[in-house]
Amino acid sequence: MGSCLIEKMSHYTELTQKEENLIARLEDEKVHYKAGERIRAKGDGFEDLYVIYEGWTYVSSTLEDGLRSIFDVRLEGDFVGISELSFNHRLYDFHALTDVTVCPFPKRNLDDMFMASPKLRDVFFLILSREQAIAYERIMTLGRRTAMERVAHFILELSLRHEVKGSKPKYQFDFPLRQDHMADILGMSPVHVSRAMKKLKDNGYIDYNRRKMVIKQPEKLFTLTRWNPQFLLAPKQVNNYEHENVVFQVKKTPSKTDQ
Amino acid sequence: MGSCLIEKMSHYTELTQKEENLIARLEDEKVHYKAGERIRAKGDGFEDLYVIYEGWTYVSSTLEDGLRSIFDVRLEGDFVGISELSFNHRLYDFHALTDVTVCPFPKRNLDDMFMASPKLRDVFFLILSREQAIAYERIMTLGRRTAMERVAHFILELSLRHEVKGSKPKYQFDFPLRQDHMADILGMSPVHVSRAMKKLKDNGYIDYNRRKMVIKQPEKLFTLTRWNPQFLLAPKQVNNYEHENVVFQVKKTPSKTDQ
DNA sequence: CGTGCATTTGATTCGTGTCAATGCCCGTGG
DNA sequence: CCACGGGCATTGACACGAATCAAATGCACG
Repeated sequence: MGSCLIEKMSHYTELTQKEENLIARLEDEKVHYKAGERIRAKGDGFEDLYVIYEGWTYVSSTLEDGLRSIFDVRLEGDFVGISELSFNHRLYDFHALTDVTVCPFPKRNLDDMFMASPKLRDVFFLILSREQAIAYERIMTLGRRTAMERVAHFILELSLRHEVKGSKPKYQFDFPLRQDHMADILGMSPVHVSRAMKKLKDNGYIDYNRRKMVIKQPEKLFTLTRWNPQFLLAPKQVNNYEHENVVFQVKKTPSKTDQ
Repeated sequence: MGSCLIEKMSHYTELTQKEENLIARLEDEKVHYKAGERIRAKGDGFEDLYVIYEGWTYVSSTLEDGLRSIFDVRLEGDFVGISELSFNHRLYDFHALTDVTVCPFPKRNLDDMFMASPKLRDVFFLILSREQAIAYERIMTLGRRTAMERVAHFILELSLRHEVKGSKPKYQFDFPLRQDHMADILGMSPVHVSRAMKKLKDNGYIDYNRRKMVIKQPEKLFTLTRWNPQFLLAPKQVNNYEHENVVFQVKKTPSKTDQ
């Protein structure tokens, strides 16, 4: 009844009644946090996983002298904590970027679910793999792209990730990130983020105002980033299960016709 | 009988006879590659996973204009391809850095193994989680550390990862990486790698010669990188299974006494 | 209509990249 | 056994991108 988890899991694969029952046993619940709140801290005991129901969150860590790195933003339908499952303590900080609704669920029942449904187990595996693909893309960005390219690439990544349930990338979306967040994501200073964004605006690639992002020339942005996502956009499978997936995008309820 | 996989899996957890039988059914075999050879390419069909039996390898990708990023080195006992399991095609290039012996095994029998042994399933999950932890550390490095800190941090990471079966980090080890590899790992130019290494040598932190690395002052290196790995060194568990683990280090056959 | 936070802009500094020359190690063949 | 050649590594001179600092502007919100 209004299970957040069932709703969000169904973005990754079509669920049978039996699978819905299994997920229901995970016992998730909706919880709200205000923008800026820390939801969990590095070092905390690890009991709960999270799905994002609504809003923006991010996973980060800081060096001893306070320098922060944001490893990933997590949007509606994304999970937090899967990669920490094997450890007793949290490895990263977890923050609310906007006002959010998240759904914690205890890890203790996961094993039963995995045993009962290899398909759901594979979905968790897929989600983790996708997180890693995103991390490796970021490593490429940080290691080998210039400031403008970084910003451009990141905006494109978001546009692809943003529309969880839809079919096409969304070239127009809310963009609540402040420039100091962008800086910590892209490994640059806030003022340089400002300059890079200005350049993208001046060139007519994007439009950004009052937390609304519009990508006016996606193709040009792609060229700029020297990024060829073609193979990421091809339909994939979760092992042997019919499943529409891409790394940055997750399609809802794939139909048999679009393979 | 000489199964590479059983040997390497036993670095992650103690194996029962039953588990060894399950792993044996994966049907791995040893294959050799020469230094510099490409073992698999991005875009290839995905059939086989790999364990490294001996030697150094790396996982990488290149931008369209040829700029390369090395996402991770994979050493003896490390796996390659787990994070690509859910996809039909390989996401990254996979190269031999030195002469290597690797053990490919087909993915097709994995599902049976996971069903028969949740523990082995969890081990695969753990390995993937560990890969991600390493990736996130790299993001921190690339985003927020200076050149010297990057090099220092990477050398320390290797010293921790290197001794798979042993107990203590190894402050003296083979270091077959050329400086252009280091550059592509750490997001800098080869000549700047040279400068940074020289500084570390001049300061007496390390000794590096003829592909041998000696860390003379580990504590000072740690301070330099502003990196506090304390919690990484604490014993962990794979879910409910007794298991000695750390992110960068994997202990062989943990005894009941050292918890 | 002010107050405070975020963004923008400009001036300057600093770290790292680039290019080119030199040096070193090591394998090869005379 | 030594001379040659080819990779790498090192070094220096210089250029350039991005960080920093500080000031000014813009914007949201009470």
